[in-house]
Amino acid sequence: MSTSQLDKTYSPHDVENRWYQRWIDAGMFHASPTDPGQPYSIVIPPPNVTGSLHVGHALNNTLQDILIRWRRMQGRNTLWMPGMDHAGIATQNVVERQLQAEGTSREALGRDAFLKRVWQWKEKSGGTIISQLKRLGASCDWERERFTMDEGLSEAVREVFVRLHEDGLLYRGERLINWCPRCLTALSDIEVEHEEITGKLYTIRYPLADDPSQYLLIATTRPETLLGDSAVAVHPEDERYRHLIGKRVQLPLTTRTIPIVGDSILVDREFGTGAVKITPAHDFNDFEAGERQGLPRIKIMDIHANLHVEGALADPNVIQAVEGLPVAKARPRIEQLLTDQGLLEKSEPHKMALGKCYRCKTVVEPLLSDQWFVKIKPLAEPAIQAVEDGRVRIIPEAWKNNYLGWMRDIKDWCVSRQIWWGHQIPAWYCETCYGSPFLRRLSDGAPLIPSDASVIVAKTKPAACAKGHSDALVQDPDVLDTWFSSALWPFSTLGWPRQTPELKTFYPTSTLVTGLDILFFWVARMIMMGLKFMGEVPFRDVYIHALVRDAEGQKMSKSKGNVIDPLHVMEQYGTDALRFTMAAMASPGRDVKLAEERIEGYRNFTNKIWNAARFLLMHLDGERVEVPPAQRSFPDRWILSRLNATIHTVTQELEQYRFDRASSALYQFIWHEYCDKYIEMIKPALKDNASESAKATRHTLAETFETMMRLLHPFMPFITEEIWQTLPHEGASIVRQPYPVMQPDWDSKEAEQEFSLLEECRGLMNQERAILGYPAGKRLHFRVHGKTDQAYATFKKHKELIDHMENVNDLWVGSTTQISMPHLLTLTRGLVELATSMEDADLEKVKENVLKQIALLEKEATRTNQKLGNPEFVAKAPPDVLTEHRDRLERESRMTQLLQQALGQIGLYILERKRTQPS
RNA sequence: GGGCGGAUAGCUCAAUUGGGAGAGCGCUGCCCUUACAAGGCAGAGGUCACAGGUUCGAUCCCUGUUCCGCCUACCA
Repeated sequence: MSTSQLDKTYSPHDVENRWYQRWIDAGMFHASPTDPGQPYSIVIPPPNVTGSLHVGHALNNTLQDILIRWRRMQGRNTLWMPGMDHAGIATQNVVERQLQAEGTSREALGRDAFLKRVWQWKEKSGGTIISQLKRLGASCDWERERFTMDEGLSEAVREVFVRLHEDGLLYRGERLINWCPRCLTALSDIEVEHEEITGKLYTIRYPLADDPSQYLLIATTRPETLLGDSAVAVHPEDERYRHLIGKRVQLPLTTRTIPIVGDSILVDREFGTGAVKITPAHDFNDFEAGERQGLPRIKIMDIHANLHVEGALADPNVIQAVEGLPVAKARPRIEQLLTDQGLLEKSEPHKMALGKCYRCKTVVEPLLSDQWFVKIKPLAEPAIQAVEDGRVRIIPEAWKNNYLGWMRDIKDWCVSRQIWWGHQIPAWYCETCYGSPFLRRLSDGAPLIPSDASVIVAKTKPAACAKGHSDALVQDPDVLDTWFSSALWPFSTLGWPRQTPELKTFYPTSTLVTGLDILFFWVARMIMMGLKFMGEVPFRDVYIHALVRDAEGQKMSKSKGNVIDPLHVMEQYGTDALRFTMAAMASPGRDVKLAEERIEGYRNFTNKIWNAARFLLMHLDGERVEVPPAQRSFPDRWILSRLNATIHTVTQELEQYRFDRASSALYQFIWHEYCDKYIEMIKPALKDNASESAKATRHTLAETFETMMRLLHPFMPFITEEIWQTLPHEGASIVRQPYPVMQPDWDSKEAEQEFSLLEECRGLMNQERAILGYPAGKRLHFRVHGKTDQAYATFKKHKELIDHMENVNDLWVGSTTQISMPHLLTLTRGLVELATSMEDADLEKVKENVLKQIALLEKEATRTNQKLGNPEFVAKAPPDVLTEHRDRLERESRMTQLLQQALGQIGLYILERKRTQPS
């Protein structure tokens, strides 16, 4: 490719599409269990089939891709397994909304037709996120893409269900569960989000049945549930109420009386009045208390969370007032009725946590129903062990305790969902054994399976029940929680329950990259299931990255309008810029606050790289001669040494998942060392195209740039490939080139030391300019002295380089420290003393500046002196600190001395000028 | 209520184990110098949240306070 083909600015769009397609066509990302190399595998956190790429995905997948591309280049047998989950509730919601718009419903369609419809939707509109991940450059093995509802994965689900059941780790029973009255399904505990709100605490009078003039005061935040009360509890040792235990109260708004019971677990004597109502069918604590006390469960709500109170023996006027009403509407009416009857003692504001459905944010209700549960303790135990003993590492480690705490306190997992889209539970019930046909739900015809129907769990529909009845077997209408199948992801995607070569090679996977928000939902459950069914952890490392927030630290949400759309960003700034931003901001344990300006900054970085490549191509024409590293020019030796250090840093930081540090090392090196310094330094050598120095330099230039592209490739796959192809290289694509490793003979301590000396000199030059008020562009004539022979030699050797780099007019190099000539301002730093003429300066201003400097230095010197004068400091501080302080004092004194000298000269000079140039 | 994390330049964040705090972005000044104005050169800007303690020495360790996040919990 010739120079003219590289435009002045980098335009990512074509480059990205072109290369991604070529990588795919060449099968660059495909993994085979028979490939050589130590396996390295990652399973993608399966995005939701309804989802589209948001910044969280961009971060998550960028980090995975960096790891994968890096390991692939290192020669590992690398598999990144992609796919999606079927997102039961979310997907069903999407399709139901469509049906609603068409004036129909899933009930009208029936189950089979509805499922067909969902599959159609999935094929047509589902999984846009997959193409978006490709856009991001994700180097997944797309030939292996999986979906949780695939036949293979569904088989895994059935296998697991059956085996858990066989092992007594699955049971069906009537329990109080979290119910979403909008999605009309049970939710697991962790699918409920808690929100702090200020509600009201009502205090209600419950008159004693045998003496209505006396009453108990009961506090509640949900007065409407009193209709379902089956007792009132007090603490058995509470002096105030002990004598009442065994008596009854008249339940307000009903014709019922309910007992007063003693319950030391439920009742907190300190809270409220010390007496509490028990509503076993509508409150988790009360459910337990009801069990303990043998109380009836009185349901007063239906699946839509509408009140149905006939069964509660409510007063007719109460029934009339609230029957069929949702909670929110019923509550004020109950409040009014209680007030009317003089039973509402008071109501006051009260802070409380309200549970909401994590999918649709509807207030969840505790609902009594038959559900399937995974008995979790026996599964959690080994999963705790695995993290405790380090078979699974959680990174950053801070989250480990979070995980352990949750696992130790884990509750049984409700896995059944009352929806259609998902893995239908492989359980059958015999109506013949039951003695009568099961009732059918009116709305959709789903069988209502009685609690006591005997169950057959099997991978496929059994031919007959245990007693041989074959004609009336009814499958459980419920489906399994989506997370149930996600929990199997690391092995189901590799072919389990079949023992495939993939499973053998790539399980356990190497690393899982995920956000904190699904640590419990997903990570914990994968560990449990992996240990249970594979006998081995599903992954070695869990890297938990931060959540992405906006620049103000707010959670991004469509309603707030602060969403940064990664697709838009990629369009505007290029994918590489987005990826680099993600990597740079991935500091562990911290939320990522993303501002668009940052992305713009890294877009500029891509442009910088692009233009450096243009420079290269402009100067690469001509012979290239390889010289042993030790014999190369100073800039060459220096950049090789710095490149080596950068290779070391980047690799080491990646090993530790410090994407932020790795990217900042790359940024620093490429921009500030390679572009700002190295390229500038070699310009003179390249001037004469045919010179020996040009030939040698061209070799280093090409060699280092090519290496740099490989080093950067995992972070910025597109631009590095595009440029790499234009450089002298071997191989078809950078994707499978070896990742750079340190070259011992590239290290040059000596070149780096010389460079530091030159930097010190440059610093002094700037300081001179500042004190003398000379503009940065003014060409000055400097005199420099090295305080040691070596320093002197360095300056002597690099005189021309300094002239070139610092815009200096013929640097004069001396070997002594005697620069006390008139009209010169001399400064010092380290091994350098530097002087330049004050001739063109405004001397009064210079005097002012020098005085300022002296004041500053004296302040510092005093401090250093005090420290060194402290015998305890001298006695206790380590030797190197002491030396450092002594050096500092010497520097400060010498500089002060020089400035004072200058001050004297300035004084004389001012007088001199006044004499020669009378105003 | 409990647990965890954070508070450092205008903004976003670093600082590997206690020895005068760095970077990016932004800002200011000068420069279209043949790779790059999406750029170059230079520069300003910090009581390291507050109060104590340990130490020769604290941004770093300890205690407390304030503020901000997140997770978790059945106080009706």
